[in-house]
Amino acid sequence: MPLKVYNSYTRTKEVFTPITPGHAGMYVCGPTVSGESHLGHARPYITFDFIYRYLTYKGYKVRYVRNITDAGHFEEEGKEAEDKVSKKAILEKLEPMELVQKYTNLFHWAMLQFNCVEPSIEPTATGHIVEQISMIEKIIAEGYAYEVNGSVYFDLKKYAATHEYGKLSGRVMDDLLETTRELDGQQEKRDKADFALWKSAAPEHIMRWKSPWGEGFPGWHIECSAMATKYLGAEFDIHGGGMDLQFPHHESEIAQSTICNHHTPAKYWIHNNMITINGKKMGKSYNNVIKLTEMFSGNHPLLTQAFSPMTVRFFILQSHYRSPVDFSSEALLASEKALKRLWEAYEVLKKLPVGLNEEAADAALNSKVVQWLNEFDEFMDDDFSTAKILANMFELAPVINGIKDGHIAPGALAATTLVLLQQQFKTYMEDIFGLTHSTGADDNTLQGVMQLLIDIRKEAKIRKDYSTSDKIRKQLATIGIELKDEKDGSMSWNK
RNA sequence: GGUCCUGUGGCCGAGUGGCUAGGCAAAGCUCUGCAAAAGCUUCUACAGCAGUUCGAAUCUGCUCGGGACCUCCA
Repeated sequence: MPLKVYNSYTRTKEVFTPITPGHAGMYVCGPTVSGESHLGHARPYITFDFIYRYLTYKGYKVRYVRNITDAGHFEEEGKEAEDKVSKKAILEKLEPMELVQKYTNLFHWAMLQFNCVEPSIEPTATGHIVEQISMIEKIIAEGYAYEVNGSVYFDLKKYAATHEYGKLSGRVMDDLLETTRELDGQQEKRDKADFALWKSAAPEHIMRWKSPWGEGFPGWHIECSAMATKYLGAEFDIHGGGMDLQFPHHESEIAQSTICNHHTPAKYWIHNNMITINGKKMGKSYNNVIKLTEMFSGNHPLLTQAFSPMTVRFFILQSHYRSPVDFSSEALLASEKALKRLWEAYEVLKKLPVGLNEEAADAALNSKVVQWLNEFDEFMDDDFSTAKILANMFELAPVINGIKDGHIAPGALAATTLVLLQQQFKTYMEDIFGLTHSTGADDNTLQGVMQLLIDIRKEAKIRKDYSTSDKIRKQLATIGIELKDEKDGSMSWNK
């Protein structure tokens, strides 16, 4: 079954055919490490994480490049050419690179919390100044960029005359000329819409590098083009990022790379939608961000409680990556409970004994189960429809619980079906969706202590000493361990 | 102002022509020392108006509402 992905560039779902058979190259715009990551940032990284995991599952050897933007960009017009990173550094009295390091570490910590697989290469913008400069030189040599007062600009009008500028973001060149607002250095550009490839640095600018045009720093768009080209080649398979980056960032990348490499950079453009809060995009400009640290601690006015990274991850998986998703404490709480239910069913499933029956006693149920399971790959192949797979998992949960409770006869499903059920849940829950759950079962000390408590509680129950048995259960609950009495008289627990 | 997207039951959210999405919440029942969990059952919606069609949440038009981008933004 071929994988189909929605290509923002052509606005259609296309069959994914990699440039090099068996391999897939994917570039995703990474964070600007001038501040702490917030909930909105979580979406692309979790989205491209399951995309990466799925490509791997499909058998592709994937090179996943995600950059760190550690050289800042311009502030508003009117102020001196200031760099976001260096400005903040002065405020916090830190070296720019100290700040960059701090937020990079924090970002990596958050990715670890979300169980995101590390990218194959995580290049930094400051580490690729040389590549960026040589790319700019090539663009100048091609005649599509010009130097003014130590800055270099891309000649958009010339490019648009012979290339499709605006195709990705659905923009018309003439409109851009009309609506582009006044930016710093506007008067030295040939055309208002031209964007900077290299900016001359004002004296107070801390982050600066030598270049053929004087000391300065690279423009915003060139870093991604340079690093993507270096590690993935002139043409690669997938370029990803948030929808809000389509214009001008990705559009400009296409222009630069096309001139420099004589080829449009990415074959498939994949963009995730935004996380909104009360219907508004979560973003710095709206002042409505919930930082990830606040999310995990519950320390924010909009949060009624702390939410674990896995709850957030599940929340994101529950909607399609191209749909906007609205955040609320209520919605997160629903996800938390849903995930718990699913995870418990999965734990039950893992322990379900597989019989030897070749024939399913309940053929109708058996074929339904098989169909639900086969649909996992189908749904994923259809532009990563994670929500539909979860819906199927919730259809399967009562079947799993039913077998355990004895509602459904042990032989209702064929042994092969049960094995498939176990395999698919493991593959999807853990390998593709990247969900994890610490049950404490891997902790031998805890295991021993729990066994002791369970034994004592069992004895108390036999004596009908319910105050003791209730006390054990209640006390454990206060430290986050849930003890359950099973129908057969045994007890189970989880953290 | 321009370009584009969107409006689904109490809440969140799948779904592009015909078949119960799913989750959470709520109600009832079963199980149970109690509890939790689980199981069964109930709740069956597609902003409004008009049109196309044998048939529309799904296509078209209009109206109303929400949003994104056009500027740093995931």
